[in-house]
Amino acid sequence: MLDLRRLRREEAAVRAALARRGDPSVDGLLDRVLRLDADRRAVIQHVEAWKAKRNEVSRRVADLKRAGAEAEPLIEEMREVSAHIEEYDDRLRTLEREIEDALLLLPNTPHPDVPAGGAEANRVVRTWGEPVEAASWRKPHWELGAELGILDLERGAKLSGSGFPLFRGLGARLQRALIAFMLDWHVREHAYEEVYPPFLVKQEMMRGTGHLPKFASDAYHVPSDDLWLVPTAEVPLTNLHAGEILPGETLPRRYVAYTPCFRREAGAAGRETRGLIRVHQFDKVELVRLERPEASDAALEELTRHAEAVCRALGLAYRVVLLAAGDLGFGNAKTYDLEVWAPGCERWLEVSSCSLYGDYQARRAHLRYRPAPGAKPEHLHTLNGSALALPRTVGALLECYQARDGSVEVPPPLQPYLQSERIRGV
RNA sequence: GGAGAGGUGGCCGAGUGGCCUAAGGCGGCAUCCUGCUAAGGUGCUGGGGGCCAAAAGCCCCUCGUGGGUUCGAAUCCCACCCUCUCCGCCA
Repeated sequence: MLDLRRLRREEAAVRAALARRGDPSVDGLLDRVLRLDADRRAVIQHVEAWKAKRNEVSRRVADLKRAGAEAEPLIEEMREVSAHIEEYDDRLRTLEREIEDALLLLPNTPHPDVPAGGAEANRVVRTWGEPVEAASWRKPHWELGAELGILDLERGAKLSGSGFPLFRGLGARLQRALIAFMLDWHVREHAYEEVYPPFLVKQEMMRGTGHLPKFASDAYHVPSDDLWLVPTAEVPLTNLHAGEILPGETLPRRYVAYTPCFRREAGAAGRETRGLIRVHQFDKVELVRLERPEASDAALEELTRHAEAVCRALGLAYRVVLLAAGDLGFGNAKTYDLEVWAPGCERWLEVSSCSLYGDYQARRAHLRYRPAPGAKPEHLHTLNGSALALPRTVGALLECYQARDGSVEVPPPLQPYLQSERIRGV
């Protein structure tokens, strides 16, 4: 959520920053917010003047009653005062709700580092590893997985519809192995605290991270209890300290969690979504950091390196892409995508998205810290990144490590978890 | 799911319509006393918002949340949330 006060004082700068996203609806929303805010402040002046009067007269009534004196004329006067308060309070409530509603629909301002333009302006900032050469004998992971008997998309679809993959045998075990490996890695190598959060969360939490209200149709909702299935562990992790004021000396906070992720992906079915590339349910290990504002730029670089480290450990060639303003997610100030090369389907697959939110989520979720003992609380900065999302990682692993005989070699770090060095057909 | 008890400031805890502008205590900060320490004295104490360029200052809101009654609500009424105890159900 944008800072209303900053918007008021630096309107031109905010407008210019948001314009880089190329979303034409933004200016109208800004106009509306500013107009409502002016109204709101005028109404506050009125209602508070009346409330001050009510407080003062109430005190006099109390004094008179205590002294056993007649207070009826004052009480009569107060009826009118109360009527004014009620009227202005109603208007204030309405205005505040309208401002909040509009503010929640405004995206974050892009970081100055972010290139102008749309997806075509995304910039590859570095690469690692030699992409495995495509060859005619290499199969895409959906064929390979089916032949090895470890991926059964048909039966997944029978149970739940398309986009609900089902893994069997070593395929199932591979999910568990990757989750355990990644969690252990980040805890041991990068000092993140492991968290196992709830998988259903309140609407308020979805709003805090920016998934609601605008993207309600992307998420699964359980109406009987008004809970939402997490689309990413970012939601519970970022909201872990919602409403709290953290002592500055306890920052940064680094959290890592595995959760399944549930996404409706409405309207996404099609060519680009075969196999494990875009599914409704998948597993992911997610990193979340709460940082002091002055440390957050560096934290994004570090967080991205932490996600990259997993690709390296698994021996997957990847590239790091800095997203342009027009391709940025709604709440993101700056994002690096990690894409691994999949030689079977001959594509770069996005396995991680590492983002800096600045104070955008912190304002929505009321995440604050105290810079020094006794100092005023301030909003902190939030970051998150996948490290990694499993399905595309699995796709790339299968495609990269497949042999001509149709078996798949297991990368060394996963062997102890998988209790196997090779996956063979049955 | 049923019955009961409860939710007050950083913490404990008093408070059944107006001297609550929330007692008292603990903790914390400042300061004084003090050879040092301990003990003690005095003062201060959270969050949000408005006026203001800002500060100072003044004002408003905040006793689980949201409504309501009333001239006036921590206090009365309604709904909801959470915690605890017992019962039921259950992996």
